[in-house]
Amino acid sequence: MPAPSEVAQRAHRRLSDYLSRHGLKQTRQRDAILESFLDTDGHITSEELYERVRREHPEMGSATVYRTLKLFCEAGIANAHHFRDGVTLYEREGHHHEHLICTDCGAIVEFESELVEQEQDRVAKSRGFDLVGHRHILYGVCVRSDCPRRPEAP
Amino acid sequence: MPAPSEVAQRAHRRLSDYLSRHGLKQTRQRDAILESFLDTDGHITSEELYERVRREHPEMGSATVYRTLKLFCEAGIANAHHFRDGVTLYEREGHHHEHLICTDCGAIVEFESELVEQEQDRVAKSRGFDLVGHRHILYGVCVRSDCPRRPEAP
DNA sequence: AGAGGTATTGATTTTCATTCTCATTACGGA
DNA sequence: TCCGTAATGAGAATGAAAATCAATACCTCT
Ligand SMILES: [Mn+2]
Ligand SMILES: [Mn+2]
Ligand SMILES: [Zn+2]
Ligand SMILES: [Zn+2]
Repeated sequence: MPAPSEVAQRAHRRLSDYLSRHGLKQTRQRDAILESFLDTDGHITSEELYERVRREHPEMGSATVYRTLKLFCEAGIANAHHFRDGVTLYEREGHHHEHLICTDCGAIVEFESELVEQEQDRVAKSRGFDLVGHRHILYGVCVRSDCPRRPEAP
Repeated sequence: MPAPSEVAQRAHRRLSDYLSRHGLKQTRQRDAILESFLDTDGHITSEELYERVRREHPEMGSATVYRTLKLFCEAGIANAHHFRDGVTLYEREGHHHEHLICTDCGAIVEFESELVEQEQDRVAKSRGFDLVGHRHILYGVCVRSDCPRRPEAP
């Protein structure tokens, strides 16, 4: 049995806090979903997570997973992304980063740029905006040997 | 009658070129849709454009507008964006720019940053990617007097 | 101009992720 | 343990976009 990482414990705490602070209830489903979610690396769809949770909890409903993932975002445990249109990908909230995606094989690489962050602030301010967030996605073709490598604009 | 701007003429030429170069046909619908599209400023959905085209061409089908807008993107006449999830917004292909969006009133401001462009190249290269495109969206709250002004993370 | 081989169109259906409904159940404070 | 909500799960509803398909419009070649 894997030792419960501190980061996982923190997530559990955040959820509890958020729930009590909002008069919401702690349920077996929310626990189960959080468990599976924390056990996941990278980016995952609600449907994919639903399949995973389902293995341990066959009576789980997909609507509950959709609802809960949204809740996780509000609680600061998860983050939602829309890399391809039509699907929402979730990932664990952690250090801030942007994404670099291969348009051929779908590989996702994460990156950070303090320089860009500062520039964003400057731009927003110059336009009279209070910056509250941003999304920065780079599309390219990676060097993986198994990447189809057929450049195509996003 | 407004004089056909050079930029509009260029769009028509691009479409013709693309069509003939791909063995596709010039149709009254494509002309009509292009006409309305060029007559539009800013960002518009397929459905919205459909409504506009429809005023002059009541027999136009919405599926045709969807198909044609996609065609315009391939022909380099239009660009697609996904600011809010679930809808595709199109705008005329022109000078390259990014977007700054008010999370309250939906106002869209365009900006450019040579500094960010360069940084993107650097980042992609360092990760072994051939950069083929990017999307950079800033979310904030604008200073418009009629802006609800209720900050909320995207 | 006319014919024939495609590409295109419009109406309609389908898809598919996500949300909504609602009857039933589970929490959790008193 | 009781009670008032919040939560759940099954299924229906949404809505943008894509897919179907029979009817039509283009275009090229004679
Ligand atoms: Mn990530
Ligand atoms: Mn724009
Ligand atoms: Zn790749
Ligand atoms: Zn605003």
